[in-house]
Order: sequence, then structure tokens, then C-alpha cells
Amino acid sequence: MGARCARYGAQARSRQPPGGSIWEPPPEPPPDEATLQQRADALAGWTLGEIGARFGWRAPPDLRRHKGWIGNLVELALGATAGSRALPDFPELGIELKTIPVDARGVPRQSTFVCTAPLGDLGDDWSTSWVRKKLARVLWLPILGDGPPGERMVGGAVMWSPDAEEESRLREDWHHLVELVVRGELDQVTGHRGEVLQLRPKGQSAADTSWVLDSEGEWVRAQDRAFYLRPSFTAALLRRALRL
DNA sequence: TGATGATCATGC
DNA sequence: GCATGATCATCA
Repeated sequence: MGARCARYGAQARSRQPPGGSIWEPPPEPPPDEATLQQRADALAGWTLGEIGARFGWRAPPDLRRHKGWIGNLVELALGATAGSRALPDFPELGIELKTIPVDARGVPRQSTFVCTAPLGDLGDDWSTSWVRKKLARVLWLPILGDGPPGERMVGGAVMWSPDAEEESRLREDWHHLVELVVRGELDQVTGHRGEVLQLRPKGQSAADTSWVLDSEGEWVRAQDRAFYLRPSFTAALLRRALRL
């Protein structure tokens, strides 16, 4: 990593600001859901630049090489456990935190990553699936604006669990996608499949592959994939949450 | 213009 | 190496 690849955040944290002031320490994990909700509410209306400044994080000029910057910053600001582990962001509360880029009307601009999908071991049933666990309880944090990250603004947080209909649609798609994988019909598994849930490529590059059995029972390499929520689905759940 | 497929950084 | 956090870039 050279000088032209600045490490935003980590770099800034390692120095003191001029003038002797100190940065705010990140909060401890929230003890309960209400506290988390209050903290999230307190972020609404602030720009990411302003929030970052509290913790000594400087906003990158764009997200091309900092795709996780927004997510990492709000994790810090809300007291989520740092680092990447196969656990919810708030393990004690069983709550997942997801930022979601929205347009001026509050409509999501992109799909939402859910979890990686090990093609050889997607699980037996929806009820025990990783996707269901991940989506059991989610704190959605809308991010408004599409300019420089520091100028984007936090919107009103939405605490969400799937209702019966949402879960039903997720379950149907999950079973459909998993069935294709189990049958070895990997060429059928594209982003076109699934009404609300997709299985799309995910990795460092398209060269990231794993061995799977194809429909003829032969071992072949298949691109690594992950589950994603379509924007139409997240748009609907945000609408539902805001009407309640 | 929206959706699909490709990609980037970090922590453990 | 894999899971975390996602957005980017291209093409239909």
C-alpha cells in the first residue's frame, strides 16, 4: 500500500488534531434495543463528514476505494463490535446494522448485500438459513445523497423484522435459488433469478471460484456468490416501516 | 437508466 | 482465506 492509497479513518485516528482537542471515543455497545434506536435517531440529519469528525475519521473523496467507509463509520458511531466476524453487528441484541443509499424520495438506489453463499453448503432449509438469521432483525440506516461521502446525510433509522409476507417471499426465493444450486444448474443461477432475493457474484474478482458438482455429477469450478436484496424489496420495507 | 456482474478495503 | 462493509462499471 503506497502513499497514494491513504487509509482513511485508521490513518486519521493515529494522530491528534491540532489545537490540543481530543476526539470523542466511540461508544460502548448499546445495552438494549431502545438505546441503539436512540443513538441512531441522534445521527439523523448529520452529514457523514460531521459524524466522522467526532471520531477523527476523514471522509474519502469518493467510495471507489472505500466501499465500506460509510458502514464502518456508522458501526463505530453506534457502538457496534469492530472487525469482521460471522456475528451480527450487535451480538447481544441480535441486530444487524445496514446502511442503505437512498434518493431524495427515500427510494433505495442499490441492492443490499446480505451474506456470502458457500455453494457447497447453503444449508438444509430456510428456517435454519444464514439469510434468515441475518434478516431476523435489521436496523436500516438510510444515507441520502450521491456526492462526496462526507456531504451525504443520515436519514431516519428503521428497526425492522420481516412480516409474514416479506418472509414468505424471501423463503420462496431462497428455496428456488438453493434448488438450482443443489441440482448443479449453476448456469441458471444469475442475478435475474429471484423476485426479492438474488444470488450474484461476489469476491475479490471474477477469478474467485469454488468446486461444485454440476448437473451431470462432475466437479466444476463456479464463481463465488452472495445473497442480495433487490432494491424493490428494501424500498417496500422502508415504506411499510414509515407508515407504521 | 436500471440491473447484473465485477470489484475494493479491512480485520482476524 | 474468508467474512465484514458495500459500491463500481458496464451493458442491455
